[in-house]
Amino acid sequence: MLRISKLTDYAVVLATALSETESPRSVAQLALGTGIPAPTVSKVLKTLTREGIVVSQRGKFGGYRLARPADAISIAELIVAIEGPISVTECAESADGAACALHDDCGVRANWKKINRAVEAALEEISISDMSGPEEKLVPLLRSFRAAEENRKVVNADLTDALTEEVERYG
Amino acid sequence: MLRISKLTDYAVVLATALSETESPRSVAQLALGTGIPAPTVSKVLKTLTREGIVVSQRGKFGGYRLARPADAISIAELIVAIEGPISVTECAESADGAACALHDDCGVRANWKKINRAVEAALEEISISDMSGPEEKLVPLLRSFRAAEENRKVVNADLTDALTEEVERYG
DNA sequence: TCAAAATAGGACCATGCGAGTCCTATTTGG
DNA sequence: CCAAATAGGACTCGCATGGTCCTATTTTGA
Ligand code: SF4
Ligand code: SF4
Repeated sequence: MLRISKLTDYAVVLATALSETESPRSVAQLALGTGIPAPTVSKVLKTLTREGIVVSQRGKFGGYRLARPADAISIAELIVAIEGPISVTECAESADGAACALHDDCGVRANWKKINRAVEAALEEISISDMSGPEEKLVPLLRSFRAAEENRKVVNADLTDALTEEVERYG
Repeated sequence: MLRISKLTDYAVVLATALSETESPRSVAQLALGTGIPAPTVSKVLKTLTREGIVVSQRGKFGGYRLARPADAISIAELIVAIEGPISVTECAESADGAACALHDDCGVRANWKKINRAVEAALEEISISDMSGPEEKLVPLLRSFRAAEENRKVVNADLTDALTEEVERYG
């Protein structure tokens, strides 16, 4: 789990589709191209229009196109547009303690906040243009991933020691 | 959004609480200490027991304690235990295309998979012991975060050069 | 001027899932 | 045998998500 909503997923698919051409495309065209049902396409794009991520053109030969270059639209932005602010935990969303009953006396809150910001930052690095092309475009993400992989080896080494020690202690 | 479930959040709080002592603590004690309602504490810990993350002791003076050192229990593990496999998109969960109707003809699927693995890897780096203490403990995460921050500047300055260089080096 | 093609804005429902409670059985120690 | 604890589920309640559909508005061109 830890999932984005389906509509958000659709938003990414649609934005990626829109990044392929400059000219506006209608809901019908996009529905045909992506396989997403037309009413749903409409719903998503209306929201993205309100959020200033795509621009709409009414009337004949109208449709939707990206408001900015595909490099300047991040995954994080799309998530925020559809689902609201990125917040892995409840307390990460609202600054005040209204969301969670444990807020005032929670020892892990500060660290969750850091995690939240890290996830947010990572998703801000990924643009629509990164999604459209081959996977090699995901450079920033891959770099972080690799760093994490290397670090895991260190942790695993420590883990092995810890386990043997644990086995000795508890049988 | 992009939120973990509340029960998962509780799992982290409880695991962190358990990491403070070696001796088993009862549901009542933990409920008192954390502020989480006792029935909910019980539910979460029963799940964590099934998943082998904590061990239980029945009868008088029984309770729960961590099955492993706090360094060897990751946030990712807790999420998986409560919510199931980490999957930012539907298609990331099940390998086959059963989950999503667009699966077979989806251009962004491969890239989402990479993102999913990166998030997964990052959360595997963070242990319960990282959560309990001061924020300085979140070293791996901060490392990724810093890398992403630095990379953003590079991307903004000259995306093309960074890409070609990166592809040559790792590709 | 009118009709067609498109989006804008909601209203609407249905269903699944998360959160939380509670009951009964089982284990364990005194 | 009793008391204290967990094990395992069943159960309900509420609400967010997904999805559809209807009507108004804008735009273009015949
Ligand atoms: S305050 Fe603590 S328990 Fe509440 S949402 Fe934040 S991290 Fe979770
Ligand atoms: S296949 Fe494409 S549309 Fe379906 S869940 Fe995966 S990324 Fe989203």
